[in-house]
Amino acid sequence: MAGREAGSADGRGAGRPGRAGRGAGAEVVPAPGRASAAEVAPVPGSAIRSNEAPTFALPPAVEMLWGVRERSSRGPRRGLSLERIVAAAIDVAQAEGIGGLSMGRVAAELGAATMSLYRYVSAKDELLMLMVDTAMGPPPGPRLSDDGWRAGLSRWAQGARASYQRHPWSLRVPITTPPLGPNMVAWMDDGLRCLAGTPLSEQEKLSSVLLLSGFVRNEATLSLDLRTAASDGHIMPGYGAMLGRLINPATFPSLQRAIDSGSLDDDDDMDSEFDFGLARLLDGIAVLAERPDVPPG
Amino acid sequence: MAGREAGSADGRGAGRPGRAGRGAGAEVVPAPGRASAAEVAPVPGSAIRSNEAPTFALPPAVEMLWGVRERSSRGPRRGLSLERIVAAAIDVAQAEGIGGLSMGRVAAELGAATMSLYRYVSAKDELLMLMVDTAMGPPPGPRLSDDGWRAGLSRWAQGARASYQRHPWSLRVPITTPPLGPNMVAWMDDGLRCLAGTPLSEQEKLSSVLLLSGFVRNEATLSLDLRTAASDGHIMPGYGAMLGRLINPATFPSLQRAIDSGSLDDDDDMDSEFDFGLARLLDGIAVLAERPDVPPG
DNA sequence: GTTCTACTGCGTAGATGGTACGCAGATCTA
DNA sequence: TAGATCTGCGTACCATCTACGCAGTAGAAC
Repeated sequence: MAGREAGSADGRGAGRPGRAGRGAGAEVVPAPGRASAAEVAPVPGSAIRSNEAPTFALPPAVEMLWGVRERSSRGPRRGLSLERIVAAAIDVAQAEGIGGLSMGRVAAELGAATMSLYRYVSAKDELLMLMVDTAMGPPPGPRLSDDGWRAGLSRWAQGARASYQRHPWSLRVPITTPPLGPNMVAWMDDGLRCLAGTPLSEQEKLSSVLLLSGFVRNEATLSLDLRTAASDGHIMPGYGAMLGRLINPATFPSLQRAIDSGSLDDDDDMDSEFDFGLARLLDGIAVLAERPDVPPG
Repeated sequence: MAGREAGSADGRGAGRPGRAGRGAGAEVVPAPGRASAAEVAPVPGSAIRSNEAPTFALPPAVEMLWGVRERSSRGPRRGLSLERIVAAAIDVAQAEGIGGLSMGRVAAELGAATMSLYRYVSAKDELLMLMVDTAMGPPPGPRLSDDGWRAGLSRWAQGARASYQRHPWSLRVPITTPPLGPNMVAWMDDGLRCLAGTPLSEQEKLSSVLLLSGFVRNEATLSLDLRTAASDGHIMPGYGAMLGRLINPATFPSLQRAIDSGSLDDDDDMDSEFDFGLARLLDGIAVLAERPDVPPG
């Protein structure tokens, strides 16, 4: 097993309770398109946890991102900022992969002490979420000339893919919450916008965008894995040949055919793989979008 | 950030070299449908690494799985076996999630010492791969009455989904290599088999199965995430409502429409989500499968 | 049977890394 | 100016992976 750089937080924390909602707060440029702080109903702190009405507590740092939650100006001037921390963390991840990302490493990058970071971020996982949202960047948005849902979604997918390619490490961060960051939410909105003119129901639009987003992420991950494996000089080059030696042609006839056709050894065809999948998906959505029936919505 | 249980090995090993191909070997019931040991060309050890002809070195334990590599019967009788270790590890993962899976924990389960495991598995990652392959189990295989590629692939996808649902932790193991285990390979073959009667080229068949498999995995992961988040009493219940309070309707109009339609709050509709995505994909593949043109293959 | 030796389990120890806790000092409010 | 509040961060503590090497075991070779 060479190519490491896997998931992030191994489930520590099973140990002691921990008071959870500690350090957090930072001056953050409020996300564009947010509801201003005043318009937002106060979010109950995570300390309050009645077991009836489910209270949805955002991670404090995420509230910062959205511009909710001002902080008092008491105390010494802050030496760091959420943005600087996230930026430094992204630098580290970019250079050394998720595996090389440790709180200590990020702190060193900033010339600060490890524990300083915990004034801005309550746990490493939170930092990871912020990093991913930042790395994703804003969605492509509408074109001047609207050229239909298919072209729009295609551009959307290509854009998302490009984002992943620019920040491969973000694919190594497991998704554990629905999209919460401003950028993620903006991407969601943008995808839905592409389908706005179609007869799809809201539910169908949502499902379609979710489907597409999963596809893009998956494809990007696969592509990254291939590249990683290849650059390790490991298994991937000649994967087909290796399988061919392992398997028994009689028992895996279909796979054998694929191997014989050489389809498995065409390296670096992840572009066409992506195009193929995207086309299939859009074709599938088209069946709904171009149906003659009357839509429910 | 409550619900941990994230990735597995954080990228240690960046430290010292390590001699990599150490302890491994076990009596393993050879996988069905394998090429017998005799038929298989010897696989060069990972020590040999000429930089020309790319040598594809399998992890030793995987070679065990395939029935290649006999071990000498010298030395004391072994107290453990790969299978027992993998089974114990799966038990632990099943009960406590990937986050609860440590080599020490597995060893304790077996009444052995931590380091004993390293006689059977060269690293934790290797164990994870074996666990995933085992958990996946064999593919559904052909039905007596062949009812077409669409029904076949549908069954295939449903089966894969069921496997993931039986072993949710397997979704938390990041994929870092192409499918190597006997079960994984069998699933691949089975998917291709479903498409055998269609006019798709080998490349297209392969791409389709890959696409589908990515979809299933993604959908299962999403579903698991939702369930995890919900059972933590966390964000998911009322995600739509929360987003509604965060965003500005004017800036995210499409998303706002989706929220207003209530589509975001329909919990536990991952089944229909899966069905929707699967239908879209199969529709997309159908465009190829039922085209009148002459196939290239 | 005796010796050789590959192989076994596993104790020890090093390294890495997340993060609770609490102190000393800074800055704002009253 | 006193107190409240917040800041950076040093000091542990703990979990975890895994390299190393010892002592003992069981076939093989003679």
